[in-house]
Amino acid sequence: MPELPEVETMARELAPRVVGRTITAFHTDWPRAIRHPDPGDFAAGVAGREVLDVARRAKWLVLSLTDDAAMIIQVKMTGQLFVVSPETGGDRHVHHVFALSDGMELRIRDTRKFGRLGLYRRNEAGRVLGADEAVELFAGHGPEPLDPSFTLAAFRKRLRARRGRLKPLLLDQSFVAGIGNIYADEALWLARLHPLRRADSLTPAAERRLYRAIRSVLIEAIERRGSSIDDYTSLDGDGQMQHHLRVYGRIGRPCHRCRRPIRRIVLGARGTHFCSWCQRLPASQRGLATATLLRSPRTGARRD
DNA sequence: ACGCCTACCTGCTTGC
DNA sequence: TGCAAGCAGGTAGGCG
Repeated sequence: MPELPEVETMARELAPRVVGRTITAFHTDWPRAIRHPDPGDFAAGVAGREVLDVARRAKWLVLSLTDDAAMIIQVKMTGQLFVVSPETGGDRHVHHVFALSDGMELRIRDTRKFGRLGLYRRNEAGRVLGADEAVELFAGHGPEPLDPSFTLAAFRKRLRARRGRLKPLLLDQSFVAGIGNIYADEALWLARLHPLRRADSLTPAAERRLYRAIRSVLIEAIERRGSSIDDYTSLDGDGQMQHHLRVYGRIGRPCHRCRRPIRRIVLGARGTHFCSWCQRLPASQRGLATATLLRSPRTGARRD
């Protein structure tokens, strides 16, 4: 499940393999993944361009190419990157292949085909312009939680402007960019805050705990090269953060603080893991929690 | 602003 | 055993 730490790891490990190389050809067997422009223009647009830089914005990879071009790779749920020689065996889940001038191939493997590719332009400031070039591609994203400009004061201001619950809020990319289901749960546990807690109900001390928790869990996960759960792996192999998670995937196992079992609820169609002892809801908000959790599960056929 | 829904996908797990 | 529903979740878009 690539989130900020996983995509950051991919960017760091991809860079030394592709920067300075020119893309000589592109082939895909899943053109629906190409969001902009159309697949033929994408292939023609990347061919002949050199990779100048690899960066990350939110959970997106940004490859700066010559001629002010910017290629975007969204790995989403199951995207994996490999840089290998053309003789290396692949499988049916490799959908996109870039041939590189050093004879290697950048391959994108994506079991569930949720990943997206796009080719855009960069302006003078290095910002990526959207499809119509009137708005930046990342205009709708919130701040980068590890950027120096993301201060406690700035976080407080954003938090107090919201009335929703903490878990869905942390997953909202326009609130803070890059947090996904795993690190939202981990940050809330670290901050000792219930996932259903209202964002504007935090004490100043709790706001500071959450701010620090978000940053520390993301930093730790980057140091461990991400959580290799299900499909995620990076170019240098699996990350190690999955062995250090405090709540995610630990249903029924003891809380690292109080030894009581970790619980799982479903919130906004997302599995939510927490310690109901360490992460208590104020009495005034418990009615809200009950109403939410008792709401009937969704029905309706998922297949047609 | 907010919550909720659906769609996109495939492979693994679960239940009958 | 075999089949199929259920589930996993990042993101976009729609609705009320």
